[in-house]
Amino acid sequence: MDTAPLDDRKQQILKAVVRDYTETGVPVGSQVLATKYLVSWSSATIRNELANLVDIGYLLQPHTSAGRMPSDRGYRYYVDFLMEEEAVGAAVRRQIDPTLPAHPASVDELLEAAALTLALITDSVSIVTGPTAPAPKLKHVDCVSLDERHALLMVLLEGNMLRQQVVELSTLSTDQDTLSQLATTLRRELVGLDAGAIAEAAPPADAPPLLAEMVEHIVEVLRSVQRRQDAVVVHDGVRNLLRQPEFGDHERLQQVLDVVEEERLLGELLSRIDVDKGVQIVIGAENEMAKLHGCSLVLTTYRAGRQRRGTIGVLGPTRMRYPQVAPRLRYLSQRVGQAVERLLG
Amino acid sequence: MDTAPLDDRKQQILKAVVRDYTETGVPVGSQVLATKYLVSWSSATIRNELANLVDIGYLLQPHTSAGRMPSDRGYRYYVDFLMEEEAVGAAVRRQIDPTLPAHPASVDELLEAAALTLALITDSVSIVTGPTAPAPKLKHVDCVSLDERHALLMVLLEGNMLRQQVVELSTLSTDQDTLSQLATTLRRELVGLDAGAIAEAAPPADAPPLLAEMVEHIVEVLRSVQRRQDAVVVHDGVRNLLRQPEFGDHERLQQVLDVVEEERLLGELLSRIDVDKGVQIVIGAENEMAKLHGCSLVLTTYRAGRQRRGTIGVLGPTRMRYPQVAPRLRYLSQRVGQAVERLLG
DNA sequence: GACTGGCACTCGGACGGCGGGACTGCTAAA
DNA sequence: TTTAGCAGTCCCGCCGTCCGAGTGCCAGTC
Repeated sequence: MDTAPLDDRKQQILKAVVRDYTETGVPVGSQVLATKYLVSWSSATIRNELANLVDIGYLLQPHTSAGRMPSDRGYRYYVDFLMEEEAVGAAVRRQIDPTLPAHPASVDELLEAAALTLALITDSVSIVTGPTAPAPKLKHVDCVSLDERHALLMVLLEGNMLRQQVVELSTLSTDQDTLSQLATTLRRELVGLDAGAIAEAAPPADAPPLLAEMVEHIVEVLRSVQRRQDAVVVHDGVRNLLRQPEFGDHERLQQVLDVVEEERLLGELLSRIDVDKGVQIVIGAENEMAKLHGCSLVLTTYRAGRQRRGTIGVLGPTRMRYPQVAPRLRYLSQRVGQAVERLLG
Repeated sequence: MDTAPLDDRKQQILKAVVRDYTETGVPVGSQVLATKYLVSWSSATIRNELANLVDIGYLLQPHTSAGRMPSDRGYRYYVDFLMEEEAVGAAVRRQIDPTLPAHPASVDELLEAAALTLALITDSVSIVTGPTAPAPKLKHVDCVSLDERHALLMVLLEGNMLRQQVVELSTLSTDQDTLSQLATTLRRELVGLDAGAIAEAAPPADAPPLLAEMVEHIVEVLRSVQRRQDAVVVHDGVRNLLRQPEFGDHERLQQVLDVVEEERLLGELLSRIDVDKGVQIVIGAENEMAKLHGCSLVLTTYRAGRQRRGTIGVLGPTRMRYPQVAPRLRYLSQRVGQAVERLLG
C-alpha cells in the first residue's frame, strides 16, 4: 500500500465511484462508470483499473461479482485531492439565516437552533458544544438574600455567561443590605480576575468571614465552568440516520446512538479536534472509536470574539456528501460565531 | 362495545395475557395460558373466553391462527383495575439516589441527570421539562454595562429562576454607575410584582426614558417565562427503543423520533397532563398524535415548593412494564422535586 | 348449562432449490 | 495499450413445500 499519487485516469475513476456511490449507496459497476461518467474509455479498461484500485486499497468489493465502493482510504484521497466543494447557494443561505434567532434569549437557545438547522441542511446528526474560554474572568457578581440561612450568588463571567448558586451562610440573619454591600466589595476587588488570580489574592486581614466564604464560592463557580470545557450542549437529527440504508441493521444504529447519547464519549470525540485547521473530516476507522466505524465526522470550531470557542459538526455515514456538507458547515459555523458574539458581547 | 366490568375469569385471563405479552412480545396462545398462568381451566375454556375478549375489544388477534395480544382498551382495563404496582426496592433506590447530584450547579444539570436515570430504570425514552410557575414574580434585577450601546439585564424570578438578556439602549454612553442606580430604582419599584402588575403600574411622569425601556424588557422576560417558551425539555434513552422488537421496522421509529426531536410537539404533549392526578398513563391511540400510536406515555408532575411545577415522564412501546415503570417514575419525580427545591430555594 | 377433549383447519415463517441478472476476470485480437 | 467477447461467479428474489403453533367447533361429560 504505497502512497504514490494516483495517475489521472485512476483519479477520475475514483472520483466517479465516490460520486455515484454517494448518490445511490449501491456498489458501482464498470458499465455504469463507462456510460455515465467516463465515456472516453471502455468498460473493460475501467475494469482493469478498478481491480488495480482494489489491490492498492482505494476501493472495496463486497463480493466477487459485485461493483466497487470506496474504502476509507479512497474517501481520504477523494477528500484531500479530488473533492470540489459546492458553493453554498443563495437558496441555502436563505434557508439557514432565518433559523438563527435574531435576538435569542440565551446561548442555549441559539445553539439549539443551530443544531436543528445543521441537522436539516446536512441530513446528519449535528453536534454543537457551547462556547468556552480557557480561563474565564469575573465580570460581575451579585448576592440576593433568600432566607436567614441562605443566599443566592449570581456570577457573571467574561463572555456574559451567567451562573447561579445557592450558598449556605455561616453568619445567620444576613439581610439584603449587608449582602448588597458585600457584593459591592466583591465587585471592587475581584472583577477582571480569573479563578487562579482570585484564589491567590489573599483577603484583607480585617475582612469579615462572610467575604472569604463568598470568595471561595466564586472561585468554585469559575473552576466548575473551566472544568466543563468541552461539555456537549446539544445534538439533533438522529432521525436522519434512519433514512440511510447503512443503518437498516439496528446493530449499527445502536452503537452510534450509544456514542451520541453518552455525552462523555462525544466530548472526548470533539476534544481531539484541532482548533485552527478549519473544517476537518474524520473518515470511518480513522476515528479509533470502534463504535463509529462506518461513520464520518465533519467538524470545525466557531469563534466568538478573541478567546471564546466552541465546536460544531456533523456525524453521518461514511457515504456522506462531503462536497456539500463541508462548505455548509463552514458557513453555519461562521454565522453561529457571529451570533454568539452578538449575544454575549 | 359495552363497558360492563369483566367477570373474574375474564379479568384473570386478560391479566395473564398482558403479563405474558409484556414479557415476550409474542402473541399468547391458550396453551401457554392454561399451563403457565391459569391451571384451573383447560385450554379449550380459555379459547372460548379469548374469542369473547376479542369480540368485546379487549384483545387483538394479528391473524387467524395466532395467539392474542392486548388492545389499547385491554391495556386500559389492565392499568385501571388489574395492575399491581411493584414496590420500588431498596436496590433500585440505591441505583437512583446517587445519580441525582447532591449539589448541582444548575437546574439543567439536575434535569439532565434525572432524564438519564429515568431512561435507565425504565428502559424507555425519558422526557423532562424544567420547573415553571404560573405567574412568576420579580425577585431581583440587576444591570451590567457591556458597551456604550448595550447592557445586560439580569432578572431573578420567584423560584430563583435566573434569566438574562442583552438589551440595546436608546441612550448612548450609559455607564455602569447609571445602570446600577437604575437597577436600584427598578428593585425598589418592581420587586414582588408579576408581569401583569408591572405592565399596569404607570412609570412616574418624570422617569427617564431608560427606565421605561428597562421595565418593558423586564415584562417581556416575565411573559416569556409564563408562556413557557423557555421551558427546558430534555430527553434521553432513544437507544432503548432500538432494543424493542416493535421498532424493528424503521417506519415506526422514524415517526416516534420525529416527535421526540421536535420540542414543540413534545411540549404540546406534556402540556395536556393534568397536574393533580399523580402518575398518568396514556395508552396507544388514546393519544391523538397519530405518530405515537403503538406507544404509551407514563407522565407525572414534580413539585418544587408551592407553585413551581415541571413535568417528567416516559415514552415507550405500548407493551411496557407499567407495574414497574409507574412507581419508579413516582419515586424519581419526588426526588427531583426535592432536589429542585433544594437548588432553587 | 358449563366445561373439556379431540380434531380438522388455517396461517405464517423457515427452508431450499431455481433462475435471472449484474458483474467480474481473462483471453485474444486490434 | 486498449477493447470486444465470453465464461464464470455470486447475490437476490421467487416460489413451492413443510412444519408447527394455534384456532374454532363439536360432541361428550359432569
